[in-house]
Parts: sequence; structure tokens; C-alpha cells
Amino acid sequence: MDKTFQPQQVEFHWYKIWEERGYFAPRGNGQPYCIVIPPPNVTGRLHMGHGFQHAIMDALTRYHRMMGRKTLWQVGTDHAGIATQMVVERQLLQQGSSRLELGREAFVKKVWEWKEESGNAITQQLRRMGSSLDWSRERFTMDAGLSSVVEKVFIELYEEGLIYRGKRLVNWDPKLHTAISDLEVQSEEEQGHLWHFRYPLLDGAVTSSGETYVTIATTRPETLLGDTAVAVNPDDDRYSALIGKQVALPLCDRNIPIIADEYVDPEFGTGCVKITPAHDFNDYQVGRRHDLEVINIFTPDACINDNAPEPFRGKDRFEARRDVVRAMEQAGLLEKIEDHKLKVPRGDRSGEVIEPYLTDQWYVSVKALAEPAIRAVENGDIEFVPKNWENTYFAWMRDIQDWCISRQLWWGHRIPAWYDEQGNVYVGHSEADVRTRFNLADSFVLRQDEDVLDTWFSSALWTFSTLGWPEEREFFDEFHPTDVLVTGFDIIFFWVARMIMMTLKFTGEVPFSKVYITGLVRDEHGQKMSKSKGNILDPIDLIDGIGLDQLTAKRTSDMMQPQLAEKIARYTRESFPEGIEGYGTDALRFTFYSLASTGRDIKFDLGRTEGFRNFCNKIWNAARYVMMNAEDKDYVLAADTRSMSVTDRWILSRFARTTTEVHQAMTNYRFDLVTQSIHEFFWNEYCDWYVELSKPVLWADEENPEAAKVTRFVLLSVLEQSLRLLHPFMPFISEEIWQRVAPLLQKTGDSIMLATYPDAGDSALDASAEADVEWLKGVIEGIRNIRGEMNIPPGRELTVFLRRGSQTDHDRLQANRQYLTKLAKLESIEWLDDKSDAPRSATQLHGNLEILVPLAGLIDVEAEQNRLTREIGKLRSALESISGKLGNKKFVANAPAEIVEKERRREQELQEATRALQQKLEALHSD
RNA sequence: AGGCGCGUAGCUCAGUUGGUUAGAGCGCUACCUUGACAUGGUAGAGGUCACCAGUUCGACCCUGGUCGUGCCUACCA
Repeated sequence: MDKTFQPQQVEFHWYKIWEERGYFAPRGNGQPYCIVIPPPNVTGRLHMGHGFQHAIMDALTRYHRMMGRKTLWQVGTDHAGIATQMVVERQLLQQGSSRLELGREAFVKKVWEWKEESGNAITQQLRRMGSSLDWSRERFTMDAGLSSVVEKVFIELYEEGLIYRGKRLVNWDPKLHTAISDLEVQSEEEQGHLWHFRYPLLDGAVTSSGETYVTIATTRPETLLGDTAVAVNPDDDRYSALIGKQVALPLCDRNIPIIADEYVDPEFGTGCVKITPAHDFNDYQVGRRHDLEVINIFTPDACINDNAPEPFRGKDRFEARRDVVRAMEQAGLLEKIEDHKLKVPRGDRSGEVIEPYLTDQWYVSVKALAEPAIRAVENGDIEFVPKNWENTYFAWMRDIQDWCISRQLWWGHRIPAWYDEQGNVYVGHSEADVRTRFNLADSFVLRQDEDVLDTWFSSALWTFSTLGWPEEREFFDEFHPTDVLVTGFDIIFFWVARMIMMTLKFTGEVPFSKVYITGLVRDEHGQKMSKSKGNILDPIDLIDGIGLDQLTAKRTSDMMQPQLAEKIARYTRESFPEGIEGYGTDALRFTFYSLASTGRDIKFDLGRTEGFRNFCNKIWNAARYVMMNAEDKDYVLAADTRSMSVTDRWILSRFARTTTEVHQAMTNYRFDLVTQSIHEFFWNEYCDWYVELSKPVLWADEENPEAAKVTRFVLLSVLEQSLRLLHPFMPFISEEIWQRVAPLLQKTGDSIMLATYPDAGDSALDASAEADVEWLKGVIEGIRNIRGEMNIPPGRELTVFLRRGSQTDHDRLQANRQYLTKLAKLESIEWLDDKSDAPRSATQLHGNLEILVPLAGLIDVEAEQNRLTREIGKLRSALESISGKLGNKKFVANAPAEIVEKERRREQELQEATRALQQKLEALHSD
């Protein structure tokens, strides 16, 4: 074995074998366990959030597989309508072509080609993470099977009246030329203006203060061109006399009424609001209440159309804004301009300002679907982890709005609806199906709806469509409902909620019984990772490493804002002057687990990854030690506890406890606690103590060959079990070492991933062995403390006396002399009678037991005095707080008896210890 | 405006029904290349648990408030 662990070769090697041999497919007859992957976009590249979530899903999958469950981690990708279409369009643009030039059919063909060539980048990256996904069942949301489920669902919802077509205001993206849903709109506060315009009153009307005009305030001057009313609050005395009167709409040669509506807040602006039903969601509602005309003034590009006065036609909305303001100013109707912060809605894909726009779209009526979905969470059929996300879910679901599902794109599931020349709608699987269903002659002209469905429509069906519902139900029947969904809070509404609704509706089952919501992965300063901040980390770079130049190039390529490139390059150079070392998949995964406490975002700390890389190396070297001492040596293949030493029994007991902790933590999704337990056990107990304790036994194997044989077995056995305990979290190193260790124990099995997970049984628990070894460790640490503090050279062998202990202490000394001598580097260690005088010594206490290291020629008396003084100080402050407690009558009266008793014992111990050290200190002085 | 989090060692984080001398990793200090490992070993330093009040015999933990900070949802023309 190499002296250090080299992850890269091992990772490729084992993943390939696992996949080729079909180990990821469900096997056996255990109770099924299933996770479906949140399908990554085909355009996607693996980011830290993916890395984190897949690490968790893989741990759950491998854990349950090893627990004997028949386990499936269902894989697949999402066609990601807008994102993918944009990628291919950009590519066409570079080639001097365009989507429109190609035409629909050729364009869609082009996207498929792109998908075949480039769409597997992310699936390769998932493999690098070690994900035990069943690739033989890989699905794509636009596969024939999944597409037919989409159609079926659409048609049935339509027939039930739960899908309908309607003309309404939608969120319109003027760049992408498509409607998007409310969720795809991101509103950010931006600096803008509030323009105050005067609208002249007609028929000699005046305001209460005598003006011949009303002043309205607006953030969108250009929409003036589509105004059809001015609204005031009905209770606003300033304007009540004007209700029902008319104003002359400036620039437009139209008169519009003044109406009263509760929507108007008299406190804001002037208390007068211009109403543009075609271009504002609130105004649209007001317009409906008052039966106002709806005048659309925009083209699909958000340029002014012919419904507006001539001078503005054809202008872009922002040009038009400028021109309207200028014209109003020239007309003397601009009162003032104020700075104003406002929320600007932008499309999450295009970044473009979204327009409310009146179009025909398809909607899902969700209220009826939401009710059972709410109940499923209320009654515990579905449980969120952590629980508080249920509140977020309920809040949204109880006020859910109809879902706009049509998109004016070409890439996606085309809406299965056809129109005749009169505009009547026919819904069916295909044109032929429609003709049969509705008994339409072949000559009857039909035209299919041009739109496609929102990508999230097919995602909502993901758990059951991937498992073969409704035709090939074998997997569906076995694995549905799935066990847990692992995802980020950002798509609870987009995806989780819609899955719950659709799955309940069509299968009558919940899609999953648990929803584990992960935190967001942020950078080490708690900043969100983003391209524009230049703090993106690619999980693969952390695995394989990357040079500074390459990393900088990566971070500054394809920038939306190229001017940031220099700043990002500088920042990158500061953060990673040497680039990034490769740490291997196992170390990266372990970092994710260690930071994954529930309900909290994680700040990704590369220092921890480095620490876990070191941990990998520690495991590697412990294995080297074990192999070196077992290969070609004599050892037993089984041993009962009677033939074991106390240290053998101790490490097995500690292992049993650790296993229990791991199981416990896994049921609570506390991956951080899992890694903590394993790390602590393996490094601080197995390596630091058991391996060290094994040395005196193995090196004296001629004196006691039987003991050495048992110790070799225990070394091997605990290592082998630890590897299995570790495997779900560090799949590669555990496999690599297990392949070498398992044969020595005559363990059969082709892979650790198919081996069984250690049981949480308590049969190995051995409290007395644990107590004995605690004593042993305490005494050794006491001696080492003196050695360290007194600066005694590590090589110098010491003479040590023990004194004043109990009979147990005495027995333990006899039983453990070999260990003490070796681990504390002693020349001798002897029991000293209470009555005999101790030589001048440095002292450590272990309980009442005095550990004495004679000073002669070794120890600086003053240093020992200082050390004792410090120790006494510590004891005193502890004693003070305890005595204070016990001196409090109320404490003694009210606290549970056992607590009081415990404190009393503690007080006594502290007093005795203080007294003992005090005596030692005085003795040093008096000499 | 409403809702949800978070604030513990220099940094990143644990702390599970209120009883610990408040823990880990990294970093730091000193010593050490001892026959698995310097990606290592041994020893050590380092915290008024954001602040204030309350409940309690007892609060990092429960309650109320303050400050700081992050996010989500929702109408402000």
C-alpha cells in the first residue's frame, strides 16, 4: 500500500466496477426503499448545492441498501424548457442562424441533437460524486413514456374542468416572448422615480382645494397611454365631490372617469391613482369591478402599439417613458419627480422586466387539488424535515393562485389541444385521437396549439411517471410512495407542492413520506455563491484540484457583466493563491455531511475538507498498520470475550456505541452527528488508543502468542466493521481498503456496498472494560501532562509511583503495567504504600489516586510549583461554584435528591483533590 | 408589513426533555521525524454562550424585549 491515500485512481476504478456490475439496481427481497432524484436540468452543471444534496441522497441510499432494503435511487434529467431553448438559441446565434430561421420542427430536432451531445455532462459529474444511481433506469422528462403521462394528465384534468384556457393578465417576458408563472418572477427593490402628473378636470369641476386638475403619481409614465380611469378612495373627502366626473387624459385625446375604489390608499402619493387595466394586476381587478375598458398599448416586445397615439407608436417601453414624461412636461402637466424605491419584477431566466400582459393562456385550477395536499401534510402522511418548513408550505398552499402552465416556447411538451377555424378547442392525445373522439371528418381543418407546457408540469409527475405508472406498474407498485425527497427550500412551491397535488390526484398516494429540506450552500463568508460574485466553487474542482489560472478563467468566462472580471480574478487570487488542491470525493462528501445540521444554511469551509482529506489518510494508514501486522501472521478468525484482553473488549464496546449513535443520527437525518461519531471513534479511539495499545501486545508476541492472535483479529475486525459503518459516507476509500481487509477475515462478498451494515446491537457493550480503559487513559494522560509541562524529553524513560488509590486502582496497575510502561514511556511504575514517604515529585491526580513522577534530576521545582498552583486554581473555582450551590438552602430543598447527591460527591472530590495538591505544593516549598 | 432562521473559542460548527469545570475540527503555542501516518504524535493556550429583563433552587437551553444578521411571502400607484 502507498504511504498516502491517492483518491483519484481509486474513485474511477471502483465506480466503473460498481456500475458495470449492476450493483446500483435494486436487489434482494427486502422492504423497498426509494428516492427519486430531483431531476437536474440537462443544461446543468453540477454546483455545490447539487453536490450537497446528492451526497445526502447517496448516503441514505447506500445506508438502506446495506441495511438489507431493496433499494432504488431513480435517476433522470429534466428538459428544462426555457433554459435549454436559450442555450441552443445562443448557439444558433453564434453560427449566424436563429430559431425563427430554422423553423419549429428543425429547431426542436436541433435541441434533441444538442441534448444527445451535451446533455450528459451533469450525469458524468453525478458519477464523480459516487452517487449510486440506477443508471439502467435513467429517464428524461421528454421520453415517450413520460410524455404520454403528461398528455394523459393534461387531458383528464381538462375533462374534469381543472385545466382551462382563459384570457387574463399574465407575467409576460418581452425578451423570451412567453408567459411565465408567478413563481418565475423575481421582484427586487430598485431605485426609480415617482412622477406626479396633472390630469385636467372637465366640465368645470374643481378639487376641494380649488384646483382644476387632479394629480396622480405613477412609477410607469408610459402606461398613461392605456389609462381608462382615475381612482380615489371613496372615503377621501378631498375628492369625493369628483367621483363620477371626467378628466381629460393628456396626450391621448380621450376622456376617462374618476371612480371610487377601496384599493386606493389615501395616504400614499396624492391619493389619486391612474388606472391602466391592461398593464397592472391591481388595475385589472379595479377595471373588472368598474367595467372599465381594457386598452392594451404594448406589442409582445413591449413596444407601443397602434392603440396609442401616433407619436409614441413603435417605441420601446423605456423610450416611450422618456417621451411621455417630456410631452407631459411640455404640456405643463408634470408637477414633480421624486426618487422612489420600488419592486421591479424580473424574469428569473432572462433578467428582463416583466410586463403584465393580456393573453390567452392555459391554467390549472389548483384550489381543489390543494386541499388534499394540505391535508396530507396536516395528518402526517408527509412530514417535512425540519418541521418548520411545513408552515411555509401551508402558507403558500392556503392562498394558492391558479397556475399558468402554457409557455410560448418550442422546446417542451406541446399542449395536446387543437382548434378549428371558429376557435373551438378539442383536447386529445393526437390529431387522429381528437378526430375520432369528436367525430371530425378528415377534411375538417384542425390546428394544434402552438404552446408547450411549463417544465414544472412534467416535473410534478416525476415520482410516478419515472416508475412506470400507469402502464408498467411493476416498479410503481413496489417503490411508490417513495421514502424521502431531498431538496432545497427554493423549490418547495415550484416542485414539492405541485408533486404532492398531482400525485395525490392521479395515484391516490402521496409521492413521498418525508421531505428533507437542505440548507443553501454558501461560501466561507456566508455569501450566496453566484457567478457575478465570482465565488462559485465546482465540486469537481474540489475533488480533482484546479490551478489558479484555470480557476480564474472558469470564474470569469461567459460573464453577464464582463466588467466584474478583474475584481473576481483578484478575489480568486486572494482566496486561492495556489489554486485548489484535490481532496478527493470522500473528503468532499464528508465535509457536506459534517456541515449538514438541519434547518441551517451551510457555509462551506475548505479547511474542513482538508481536515477530512487528512482523515482519509489516517484511515489509510491505520489500515496499512493493520495489514502489516496481520498479513502472513497468526491470528484467530473469531474470538469470544473470555479470550480477549480488556482493551479488546473496550474497543468492541466503543464500536458498538458508535454504531448505535450512527443509527440514531441516521433516523433523524443528522448527518453531522454521524460524521462526528465516526470521526471521533476512528481517530480518537481506534487509532489514538487501540492501535497504540495493540503495539505492546504485538511486539511481545513471543511472550504471549495467544494474546497477539486475538489482538490481530480484533484489529482486523474493528477495522472491517468500521469500513462498513463508514461506507455510505465515504464510499471509495472504504471499498478500496475493505477489498484488502475482508479476505483476511475470510469475508466473502464482491463489494462493501453489498455487505451488511453493522447492527446497533448492544451485546458487545462492556461497561467494566470501558471503565478500566478510562482509568488507563487517565493515568497515561496524567504522566504525559507532567512530561509535557515539565518539558521532559519524550525519549526519556520515567520512573513513576502510584499512591493513595483504592484497591481497584491497585488491581488495575497490576493488570495494565505493560500498557502503562509502553504508552507513557516508563522505566518502571510501582505502587507506593500510603505510609511510605514519597520522593520529591511532580503530581497528577486521577480521582484520589496520586500519580507521582520523581523530580530527581528531571524537574524544575519552580515549574512544578507553578503547575500545581494553576491546577489548584482551577479546582478552587470549580469548588466555589459547587459550594455556592450547596450552600443555597433552596437548592438543597428543591433540586432532585440525586442531583444534590451528585453535587455533594463532586464537592467532596474537589475538596480532597485540592487538599492533596495543596499538600504537594507545600512539600515542595518546605524542602 | 407579515413569516421563518441565525448570533457559542481567531474561523467553520455541535451542544437532544433546564443540573458539564461549555465541546469538536481548522488555526495558534511548545516539544517530537518513536518501527501505520509530519495529510503525523504529545502537551497546552483560547469562550461574560450578542445584550437586557423575567420564570426557576439552578438558564447556552424556557418566556418577553433590544440590537445585529440572513432568507421567504405580500398590495403601495
